[in-house]
Amino acid sequence: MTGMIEPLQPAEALVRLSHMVQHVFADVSRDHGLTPQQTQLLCRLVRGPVPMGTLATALHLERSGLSGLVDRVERRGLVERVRDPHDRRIWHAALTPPGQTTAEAAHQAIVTRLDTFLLDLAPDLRALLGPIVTTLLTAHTNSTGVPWLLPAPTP
Amino acid sequence: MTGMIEPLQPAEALVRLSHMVQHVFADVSRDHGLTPQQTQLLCRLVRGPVPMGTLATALHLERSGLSGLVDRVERRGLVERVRDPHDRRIWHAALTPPGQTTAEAAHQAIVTRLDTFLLDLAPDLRALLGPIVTTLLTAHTNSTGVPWLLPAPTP
DNA sequence: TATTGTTATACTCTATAACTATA
DNA sequence: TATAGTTATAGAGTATAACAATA
Repeated sequence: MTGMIEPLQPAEALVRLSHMVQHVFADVSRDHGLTPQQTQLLCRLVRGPVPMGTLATALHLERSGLSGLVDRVERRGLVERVRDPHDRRIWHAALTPPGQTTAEAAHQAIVTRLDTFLLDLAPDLRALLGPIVTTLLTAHTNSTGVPWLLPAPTP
Repeated sequence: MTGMIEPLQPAEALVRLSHMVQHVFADVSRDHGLTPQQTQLLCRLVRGPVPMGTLATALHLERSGLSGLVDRVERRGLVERVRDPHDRRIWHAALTPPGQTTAEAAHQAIVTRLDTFLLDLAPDLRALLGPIVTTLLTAHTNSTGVPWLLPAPTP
C-alpha cells in the first residue's frame, strides 16, 4: 500500500488547505519584497482607506501592533495616514499610488497562483467552493465578534 | 441590497477560509499558552520524532529559525533533541510526555473548533471536502519541492 | 569537500501597559 | 470620563551569513 494517500477528514482538510494558502502568501510576499503581514495589510486597503481601529480588528491585531505595521509600510512609501474629517481622533490608513500598484500586483499574483491549484478541480466542484465557504463562514464571528463574511475585501 | 453577501470567487474563497483557520489556530494556541508556530511544531511531532532539517522544510523555515523555535519549546520542557543513531550529524526533535499531552490537546481543540463550522455544511458537501482538498493538493509541491500531500501529520 | 545543525546579527511581528489627543 | 491611536518594552519569529561537527 506504499504511496497511498490517506483520506482526509474534513477538519484536517481545512488545515492542510490553509497551510498551502499561507505558503502561497509567503512566497508571493517575498517576490514583492513584503512580509506576509504587510501583504495582508495592503490587500485590505485596495478598496479604500480604513480607520486604524477597524483595521486592527480585521487583521486580528492589537492597535499597538497595527501601529508598528503601518509605520513600516509608511516608511517605504506604500501607505499613508489620513485624518478623518468628522472625528479628529480617527486616522485612516490609505494606499499611496505606489502602494496601490504593489497591492494589486500582489493580490493578482496570489489569485494566479491559487488558480493553478484550482485548475485540477472539475468545474462543477470548483463552482461549489464559493458556496461551501460562504456556508461555513456565515453565522460565525471571530473572537472579537466580527463576522467572517461581510465587508472585508480579502485577500 | 444592503446585507447581501457577494458571491466568492474560488481563489478568494480559499483565502477567506485560510484566514479563519489561522484565527482558530491563534485562539487555540493562546488558550494553551503557545504561539501559533509552537502549536504547529508540536502538531508535526505527534506521530514521532522528526530530524531538524526535515522539520525546517516541512514548516517552511530556515534551519536557523527552527533551531530557535525548538530552543524555546525545549526550554519549556515540551520537546527534546535526540541524536540519530546512524548519522551523528542529525538531531531529531521529539515530544516529551508533557509535550505529547499538550500537542494532542491542542490538536483536538483545533479539530473541535473547526467542526463547529463544519456542522453548518450539509453532510454530502462536508463529505466532498476531503476529496476536493486531496485533488487540489495532489500533484503540487511547495517551493522547496516537497509534496503537499504525503507524510505530514497536520495540523 | 559536502551536509547538518548552531550561533550571531538584524529586523519584523505581537502583546501589555502607560501615555497623548480628541470627543 | 471614554475612545482612538501611539510609544515603550519585552519576547517571539524569520532571514542571512559565518561557524562547528560529522560524513
